[in-house]
Amino acid sequence: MKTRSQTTPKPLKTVALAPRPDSPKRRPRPMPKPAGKGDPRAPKKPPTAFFYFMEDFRKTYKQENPSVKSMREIGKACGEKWNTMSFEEKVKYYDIATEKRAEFEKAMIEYNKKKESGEMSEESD
DNA sequence: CGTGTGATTGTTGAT
DNA sequence: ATCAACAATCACACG
Repeated sequence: MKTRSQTTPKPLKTVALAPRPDSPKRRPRPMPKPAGKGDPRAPKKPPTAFFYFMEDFRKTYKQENPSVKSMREIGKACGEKWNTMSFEEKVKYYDIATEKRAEFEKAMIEYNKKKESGEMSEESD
């Protein structure tokens, strides 16, 4: 349970885990959701092909590098290898992601319907 | 005890 | 067409 109301602002970032020379934050996250504003029924994005590849890669990576703590390294390793992967090899992950997208798309349709159905809070006041 | 942060790319909704 | 934010993962640090 996330006590989002009680969550500490967390101004400090203990990034002493990995000695990164300088990695510019590509994704400046503004902040966690301020308050209920947003799409409560908005279907979450399905994992991309990259993530599916990561699932498999993670296991392999741990086998090859059992001493590796985890994470960010894998992420980088994944991305690097991902770029070296042949399209045909990636296709198999794309295929999975594609199916998920299909479901996601359907969910999005219903989501839109629900929005129209009862939640039209967009009134000019 | 709990949760945010870190990086990877892809995907998709919104403008 | 372009932007921006979010999708999982997992150890660790901080209050």
